[in-house]
Amino acid sequence: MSAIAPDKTPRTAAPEVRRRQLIAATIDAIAEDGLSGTTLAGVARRAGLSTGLVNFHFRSKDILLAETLDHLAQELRAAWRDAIAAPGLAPAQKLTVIVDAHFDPAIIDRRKIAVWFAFFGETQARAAYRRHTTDIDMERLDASTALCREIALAGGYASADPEGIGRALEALFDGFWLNMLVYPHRFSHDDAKAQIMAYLAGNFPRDFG
Amino acid sequence: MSAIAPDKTPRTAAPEVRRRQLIAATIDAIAEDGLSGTTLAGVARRAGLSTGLVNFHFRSKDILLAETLDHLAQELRAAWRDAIAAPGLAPAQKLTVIVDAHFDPAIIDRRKIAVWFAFFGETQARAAYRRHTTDIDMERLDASTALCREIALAGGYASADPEGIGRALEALFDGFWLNMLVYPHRFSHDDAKAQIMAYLAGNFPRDFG
Amino acid sequence: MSAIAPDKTPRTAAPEVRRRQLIAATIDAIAEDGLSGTTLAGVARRAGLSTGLVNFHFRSKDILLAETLDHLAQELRAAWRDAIAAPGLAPAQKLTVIVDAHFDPAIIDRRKIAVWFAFFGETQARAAYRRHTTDIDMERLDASTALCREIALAGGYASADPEGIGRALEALFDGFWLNMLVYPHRFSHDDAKAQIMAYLAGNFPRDFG
Amino acid sequence: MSAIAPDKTPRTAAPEVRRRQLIAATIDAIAEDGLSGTTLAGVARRAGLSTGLVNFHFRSKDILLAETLDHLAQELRAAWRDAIAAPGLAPAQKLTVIVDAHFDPAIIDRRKIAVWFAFFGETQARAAYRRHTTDIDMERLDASTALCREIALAGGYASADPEGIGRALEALFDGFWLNMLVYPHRFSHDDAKAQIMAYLAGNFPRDFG
DNA sequence: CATGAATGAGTCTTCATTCAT
DNA sequence: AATGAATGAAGACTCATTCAT
Repeated sequence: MSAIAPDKTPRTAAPEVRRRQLIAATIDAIAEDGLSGTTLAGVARRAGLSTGLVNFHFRSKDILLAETLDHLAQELRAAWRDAIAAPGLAPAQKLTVIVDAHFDPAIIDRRKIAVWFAFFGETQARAAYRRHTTDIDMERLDASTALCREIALAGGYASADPEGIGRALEALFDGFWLNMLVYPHRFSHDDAKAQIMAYLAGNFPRDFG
Repeated sequence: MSAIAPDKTPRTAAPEVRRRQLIAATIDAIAEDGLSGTTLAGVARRAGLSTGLVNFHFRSKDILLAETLDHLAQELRAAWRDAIAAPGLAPAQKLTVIVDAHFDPAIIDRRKIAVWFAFFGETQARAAYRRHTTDIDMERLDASTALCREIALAGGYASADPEGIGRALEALFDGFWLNMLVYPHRFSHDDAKAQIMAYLAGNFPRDFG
Repeated sequence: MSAIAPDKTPRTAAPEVRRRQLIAATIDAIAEDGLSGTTLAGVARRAGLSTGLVNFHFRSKDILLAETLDHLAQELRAAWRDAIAAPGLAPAQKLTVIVDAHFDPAIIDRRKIAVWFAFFGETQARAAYRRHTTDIDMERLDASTALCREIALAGGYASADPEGIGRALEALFDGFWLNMLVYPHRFSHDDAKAQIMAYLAGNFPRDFG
Repeated sequence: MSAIAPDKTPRTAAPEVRRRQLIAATIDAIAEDGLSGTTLAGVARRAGLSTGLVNFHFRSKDILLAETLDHLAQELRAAWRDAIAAPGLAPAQKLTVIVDAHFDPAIIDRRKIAVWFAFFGETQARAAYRRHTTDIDMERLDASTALCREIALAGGYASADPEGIGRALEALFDGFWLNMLVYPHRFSHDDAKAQIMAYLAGNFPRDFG
């Protein structure tokens, strides 16, 4: 549990501060107790606040959860989009920084992966959760696929299948995340990155040494 | 001897029949309502039985859920183990039938994938769930890795990394499952299989034509 | 408070029995605590049952309240309709038994009047309550008016205003109820009846001696 | 909803101004949301003020409600007492202006009637509410009765029952109010007045032409 | 074996009231 | 005087579990 220091904070704070604090506490709660084990009381306790305050800042538990998911989605999206926006990157380098972003311990740790899969697990039942991730997932799939297409064209990989490679990358991202979550002793950030880069090297040997 | 005419569905049934019936209903319930939305009343309704009966055949909800997960795990395990047990299969062929088993619509459909991920989502919080999958996952990881090692040795792929390939296969299995679940229009059983086979062909070109 | 004996009742009872029991307890609760002071816990306590059972037999508090109001409305409606259905009654006699029914202590006591006015007080805010009374009130208004018209015609009261008299009767019913509720020492069942009969005698002297 | 303009009012105001403003907002709130649906937040919103301010000017919600009821009671009392205080009125004329006051749209509208009945509905449960109305109701009942007595004596109506007529008048006031509230399309201010005057004419034909 | 009414603990939510600013 | 964030108690509702029939 990563504590959210309630110490020096004044009794009352700006709503935006409280909202961030409560979302952070929600991530902790889901990671530790699971989605079905997460209660507003647990969130409030972790944030060092009263239960009533959660409903004051988020109108309902559902909204709190949706905004928590949204927060994670936006954070991840910003990470890889910022990375590929750096000037002077070749397509293969852009693909590389996308991979890096998804396995950078500073951006994504087991706690957050746990939250992602908590939501994935309920995704079918609660359409509301899908809204927050579909666009972002599709954006990344399309971006990866486009980069593969560029690389294939520029590098003369006549038989390459950029669409298939794009989909396989998505699967590798999610699949390594899951295995890092469930079997952390066998699956590490670095190994995941290495295997994905090896996969890309297999497809585009002249671009991924 | 009682001469009471039996309905076609007898009011009482063998315990084992009821257990299977209730596990099937539980899978439906989880797939439709999510794990947190699954209630014993919902399971009973889907099974066409009374609520009290669930607790009669399974001592608690937790036990019902654990046995449901166990059922899925055993079913999947049996599928690929039976497949590779066929006589006269070369290592590459064994790896191929493992892949086939994981993307055979008769064995694994979206409903079951939904259940798998429902449990994955709670995996951190409920150690009980892990017990039922860890052994089975590790068994498959070890089997795949061993097969890769065999292929690498026999085929003279000096630079191959069987352990890494084994882990990547796990990730591809889980990752394609998740994407087939969430984005069924973009990810299909057949494409998943094709991409994984392409990945293997990239690593072992002389064994996976 | 009229106790609902929980004594000899078996642990489990037919739903219809429990529903009646809970509606009776609800009437007591509203009469004693007011509508806003009525809680499911209070109803359950008065019925000698657990709180969960209320939601088991009535899906929500709103439904319980609506069915309670409906019960009172149907009871009152049945009382006066049964009374005027007796064979061989002249119109003036029918009007008389309608008045009697509304001030018969066996049918309407202060406890029930309290419940009526509890609902009237919320009538504007909760349209749901109106549905349960409008038809019944209008039916009575129309019946009274029709009887006045008959009497006026048959008795040759040329200047009588049956519609106005009908509305005044409605007002007298409700107004005496309210005053019997709030000022029981000044307003009694019998006096209310007497004043209403005097009002009718003033309008139709030859029919109401 | 009758808006309480928060526009040009300065940020701070005399306590008495705020109190009147909050009572007006309370009347709106009760009329629209019912007594149980009335919250301090709703009152504050309607007054265009902050929630904390309500508790600042009225020490508790109960006090606010009691003072709101008191305000209505005093207003109505003042209306009819001022009316009969006009010089040179005969008893029958005084009774007439009392009736007029109770059905003058400028004094009593559906919004206020809704509030009256909201309180009546809770009257049994909350003795506090009774205090504010009992004296006023009894004062009016006694005044009406005394006037009837005067008329009966002066007019030689030997068989008249002033006490009964007084009680019937109370019932007609309250009963017509209720029906005007619930069935505004069938019951109007003017008709109510007309029927009550007809009732008085029936009892005192020589005084109420 | 089977039923379904009954229980009661747990949770979300609302809201009067407080209080630092 | 005024604000609005914060608190915490209270209540509706859900649901796993029990149990008499």
